[in-house]
Amino acid sequence: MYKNNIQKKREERKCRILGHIVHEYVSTAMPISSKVVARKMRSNISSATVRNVMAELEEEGFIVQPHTSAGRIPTNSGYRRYVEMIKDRMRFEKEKARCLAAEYTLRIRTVREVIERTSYLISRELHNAGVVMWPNIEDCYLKHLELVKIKAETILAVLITVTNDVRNHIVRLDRDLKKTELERISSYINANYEHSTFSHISEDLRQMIGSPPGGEKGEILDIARTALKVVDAIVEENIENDVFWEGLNYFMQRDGSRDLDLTRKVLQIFSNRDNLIRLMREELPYRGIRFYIGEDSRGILRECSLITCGYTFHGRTAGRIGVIGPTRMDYDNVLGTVRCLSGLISAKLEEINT
Amino acid sequence: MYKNNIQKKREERKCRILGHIVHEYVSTAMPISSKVVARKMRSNISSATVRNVMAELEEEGFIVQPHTSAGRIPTNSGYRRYVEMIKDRMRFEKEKARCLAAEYTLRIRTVREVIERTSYLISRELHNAGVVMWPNIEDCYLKHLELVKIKAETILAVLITVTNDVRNHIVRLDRDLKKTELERISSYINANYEHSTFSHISEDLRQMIGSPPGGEKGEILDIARTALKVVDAIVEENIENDVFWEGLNYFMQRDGSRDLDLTRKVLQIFSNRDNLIRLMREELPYRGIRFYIGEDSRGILRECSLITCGYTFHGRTAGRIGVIGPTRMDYDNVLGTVRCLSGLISAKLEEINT
DNA sequence: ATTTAGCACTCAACGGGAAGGAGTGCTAAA
DNA sequence: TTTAGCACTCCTTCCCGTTGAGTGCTAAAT
Repeated sequence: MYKNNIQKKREERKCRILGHIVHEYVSTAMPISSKVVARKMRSNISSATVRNVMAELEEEGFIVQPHTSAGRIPTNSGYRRYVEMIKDRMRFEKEKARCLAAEYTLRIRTVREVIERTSYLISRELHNAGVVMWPNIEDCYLKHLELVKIKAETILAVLITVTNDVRNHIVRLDRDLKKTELERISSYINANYEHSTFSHISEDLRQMIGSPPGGEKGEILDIARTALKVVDAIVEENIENDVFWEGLNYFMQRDGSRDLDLTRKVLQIFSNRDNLIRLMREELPYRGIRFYIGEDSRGILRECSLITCGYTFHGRTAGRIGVIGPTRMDYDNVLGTVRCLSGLISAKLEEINT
Repeated sequence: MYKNNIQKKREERKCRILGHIVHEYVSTAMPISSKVVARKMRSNISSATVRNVMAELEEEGFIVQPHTSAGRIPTNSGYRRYVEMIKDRMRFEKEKARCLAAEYTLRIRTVREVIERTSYLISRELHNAGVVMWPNIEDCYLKHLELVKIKAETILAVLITVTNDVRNHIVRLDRDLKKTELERISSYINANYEHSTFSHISEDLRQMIGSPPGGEKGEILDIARTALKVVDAIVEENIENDVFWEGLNYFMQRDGSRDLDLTRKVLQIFSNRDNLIRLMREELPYRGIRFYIGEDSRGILRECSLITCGYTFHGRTAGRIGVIGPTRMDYDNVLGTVRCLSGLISAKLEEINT
């Protein structure tokens, strides 16, 4: 028991040392020496001791030295370990949070504006590229739906939400609908479901078809059945490629960014955005913070990091916001900011939808 | 007269020398020596003579040497002079043109797809950032118009074109319209002007109001009058911010791009796109090639070049395509490619609109 | 009046030491 | 288990001489 306690203390110190290395390296971009770490530790500890611990950390793969007789820099798994450490016991300055909140007060009415603003704030605050997913289509409050026939079995659904956002989807159906049928469906939905969410519409239609109220005519049931198909198809095909991003210039402006190779890599990520979107969509169910540092299962993010956080709408996770940048980034600030903005975007979405 | 002729020949030779310097510098990125130029000139000419001419060119501000005892590199005005020279006597390889044309054959149905493809091709072919403006709204063939009230005096116009593109504009009017009025206007337009362009609708409405046919009721005239206001407002507010671009990664991948500062500058341009859009819009009336090299009236493009070329729809200049990159770019290829693509995009737009 | 060969001059680029110094690993003592 | 001391490594910096490409100028050639 006593021995266990000592072990624990040692482990704790090791983490603190790793933390200092990460922290220091993030701000200086130079290998960190044992002396510097020793000075940073509040407990009086000699550099020699730190060196011993560092040797362990190196063996465990959390840090490396670029060459003999140089200080240490964190490896990717070192970063990961660090983020795992700080993820939960994280505090974000009240003052900063207030400032961010103030950015959402003025002149933001549409979802698009919320997204643009958030993306801008991410990049401005973190000097990296910001990414924001559109909210799930199911949660949109419908104001008006227009169905336009494109060709056999394919229609274009244009939906206007109560926040005056316009979203359009191409929808493939399993059978052909005439123009008049489309009109009937859209006016049925518009008449009965203004200010409803898609998930509610779908549910309601399904229920109605299942147990039709007494007086309902067969014709209406027929419309409802087709309408349900269309609505479901719209939700189904919501592989919304509209991920909004901004901040490549901020990414460049960061002081230390004289690394061309790195820049190239980030741009590469941006250019095949489809992969990135897929990655983020897969994480959609998780509400909290998720991160990839230096690598991911598919190798999209080699040498870069992606930190995302879900945001909610009506209590459900509706989308994600995130930041992309080099592995060497200020994770404390990133986590705090992303989490804070996630809360703000959620709140703002509720607000404009009332 | 004879003397004049000799003068002319000298001038011509000077231009050829400038041309070789530009050409060579573009491909090697190193200062060009008199010896290299002398070798490139088909007439047997000594490097000493070239040196003399170079001294003149330097005095005229077309070339500079980075330091004494280095070769010469073109200045911005040197580039401009060069482009001015080659702009008109330009030939583009037939084979290349055919390859580009082939890129437009498959699976391109909507205007959006045309734009995306063009932008992609610009960046792929020229290894620089491609920019494509949306066609003027006046020239769109309307398939369906939907008007949604946002707030007093403000409506959202969602228009679906025959190419199944969806475009939406927020339109401010000088008076408030009720929801029923909006419906009446949109159904009037939809009923009478399917497959018409906006400019035609506007013109037709104007004419009808001016000299109403005998049997027309006052109510219809009233609708027409309001409809005209709406249509004009839609066209008016067509400060279409949707400029499509692509190819930042291509921009990076270019072999010689180890210049971080330059990259930063191009990204900066991209990030305040509004200015760039304004610049391009002002040039809209010009059908042919326009170029800014190294600087422009507003200082948006410092150290970068923008070469644009108008494309047409129904004989009118409808938009512009362009390429952005460092001043040191292969202008021969740029001019040829941009002009070629301008023709192709014009043709494709006609094609998909029939 | 041009053009050209020849020559002296300039200056970036390259490379090889030498000096300096930061940082480590190891060892032996606390 | 921690720490002081020390030898060792090797990156960084600076200096300096060499090299060579390229120029400008001058005088001869066309």
